[in-house]
Amino acid sequence: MQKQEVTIYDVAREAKVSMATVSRVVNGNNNVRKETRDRVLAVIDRLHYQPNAVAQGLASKKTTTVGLIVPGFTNLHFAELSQGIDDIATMYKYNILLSSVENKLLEDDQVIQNLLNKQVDGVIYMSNQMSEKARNALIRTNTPVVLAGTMDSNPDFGSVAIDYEEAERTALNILYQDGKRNLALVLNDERAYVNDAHRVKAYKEFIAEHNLNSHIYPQVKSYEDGYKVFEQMHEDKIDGAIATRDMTAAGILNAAQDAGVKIPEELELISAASTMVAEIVRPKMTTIRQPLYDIGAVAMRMLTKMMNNEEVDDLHITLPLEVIEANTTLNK
Amino acid sequence: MQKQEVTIYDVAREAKVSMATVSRVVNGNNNVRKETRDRVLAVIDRLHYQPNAVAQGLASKKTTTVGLIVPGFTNLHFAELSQGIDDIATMYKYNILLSSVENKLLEDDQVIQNLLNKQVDGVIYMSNQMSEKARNALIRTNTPVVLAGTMDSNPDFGSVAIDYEEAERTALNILYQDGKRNLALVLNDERAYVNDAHRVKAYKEFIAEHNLNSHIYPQVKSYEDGYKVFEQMHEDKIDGAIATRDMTAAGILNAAQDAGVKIPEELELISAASTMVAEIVRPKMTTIRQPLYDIGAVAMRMLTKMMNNEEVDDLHITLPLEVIEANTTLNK
DNA sequence: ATGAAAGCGCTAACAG
DNA sequence: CTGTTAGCGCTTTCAT
Repeated sequence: MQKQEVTIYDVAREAKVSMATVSRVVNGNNNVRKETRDRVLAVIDRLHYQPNAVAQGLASKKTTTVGLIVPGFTNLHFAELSQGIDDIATMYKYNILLSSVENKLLEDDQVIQNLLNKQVDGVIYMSNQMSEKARNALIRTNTPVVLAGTMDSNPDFGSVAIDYEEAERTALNILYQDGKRNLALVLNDERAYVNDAHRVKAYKEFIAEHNLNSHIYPQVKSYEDGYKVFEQMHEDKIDGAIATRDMTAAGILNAAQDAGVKIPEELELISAASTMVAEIVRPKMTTIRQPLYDIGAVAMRMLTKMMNNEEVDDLHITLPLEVIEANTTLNK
Repeated sequence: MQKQEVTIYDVAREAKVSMATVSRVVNGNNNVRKETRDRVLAVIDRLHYQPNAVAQGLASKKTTTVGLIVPGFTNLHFAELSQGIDDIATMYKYNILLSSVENKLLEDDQVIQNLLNKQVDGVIYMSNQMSEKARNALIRTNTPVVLAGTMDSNPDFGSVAIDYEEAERTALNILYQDGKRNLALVLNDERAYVNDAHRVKAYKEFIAEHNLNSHIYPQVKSYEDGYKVFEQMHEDKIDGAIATRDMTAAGILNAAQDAGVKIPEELELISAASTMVAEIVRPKMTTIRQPLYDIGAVAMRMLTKMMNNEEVDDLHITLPLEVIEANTTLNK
């Protein structure tokens, strides 16, 4: 950090007013005569004065900064979400302080405490399950929080997501109606990702209801994992599968084709989180699409309201999902 | 931002020392008797004291925050770079203030000015060409800057990248040695991306040297653009192409296959920026790989040195590139 | 409409 | 080794 060339004090002196007046001008306070305002503005312009946001933050107890907690960057899923968040944040002049919590030595409560120390005005959390400790720190400091991409009914936090149980049922129904009876659910990490837990719940209900055998493949996290898990799925005679991530679905798809399995005749595949990857693979992947950009944008918008102490009509928003039937299902 | 429950002052009173002493133990200053330190630490623990980073920033003129400027989030290319940056930043206890400059109403100088107002200790810039105005603001405030993924010899800024001209020549040589003579260069945006300009330079030199015809396809920015541009390439009888982005390369690849063109026999394809996408498509894409994670990590490491006023041996680092020959080239 | 003055919570000489 | 004393640059009552 460099020494600041020109401060509010310099402007005040040059414009022959008090620093309080300069502050008013800078903050758009109306209690300034137009004449005075213009004079101050001219000096600000001439001196290239720029307010020091850190000093503003200390004095006003507002930093116009929000903390964004993501599980990692390499996941396109979260890239789209971030885009929605960033666009709205920019619109409302908030900055984003970014933290990731994957493969890290840091626990989520350390990450959150750090954000809190930096005095963020609010937090968007789009990672996996939050620890009690982290949750308490957030509540104790009374910091507004919105969970993005997570179903949650906690009254302390806002949330924006789709209905993951409905997403699962929708996908299962497609497979079932195409005559598939050996249905698999390929998961990332059930314990870490709450959404996966919802999916499991809907899956188990469906399986029970239709008297089918349960085939859950956990801990399938990457393209390679997906590629590898296919072998087991093949042994298990799976004829319809739902994967919670595009990358793993792509891995299964390619492995199946390399093994000479006909898609979708012998194996139908549905990806539950859709990114560009679903469109690039051949055949194109059928997906239950979550509106990722919208989830991010709506979450950020909700957060701005909370930070501004505005009324939030609905703390828990469920966005509609979209079914995109492509060529890894029969499309009957 | 909530009112701070407990301040350094409270700790001082409870521990019966001055706030200066508390400050010392918080900052790990050795000039504190072990006994005193332990007593203060105990109080800090009991009161759950957490230092206010904003106040620290104002007083010390250091925010332990760096600005990261990216061109957008949906590009996997930059996601990997960010990962490298974030890992090192976390290691050195810096936070990342994120700004994107794509499709935005904001110019880069506004984005940078905003970051400067927030008193960031340094900036990592991994976007397209920087405006004069932005550059001057950075230099005037004496803020350390590292350009990530951009070849640059500006003595004011550090830079970490691969040699994009060499990358281009390497790719061209592969195609040429496979007997291809109608070589295309598919670009994102030559004017915006400096790297593309380097590629064009190397391409034109190669074309001239070998007496070939030049085929440059500019403004191909997305998967769809790539898919569409293939038609023109087909008319132009292109038999070897280099695309600067995986997504566009994937578009061309799929379009070609949909049109019944044999890959790689009738058309060889090389992607110049490699992400997971290159591995997912079939056939697998031959790529000239940039070590994205490393570029980010090395850039951030360099920045920490600059912020710490340490000697930086080499302000402009060129990382080695890697050729991954897969199945969109003949592999002779 | 404007100014004076008191902080915001912390760091950093300087003294001792 | 520890305390005292100024600020850092700005916002915000409270007067006027």
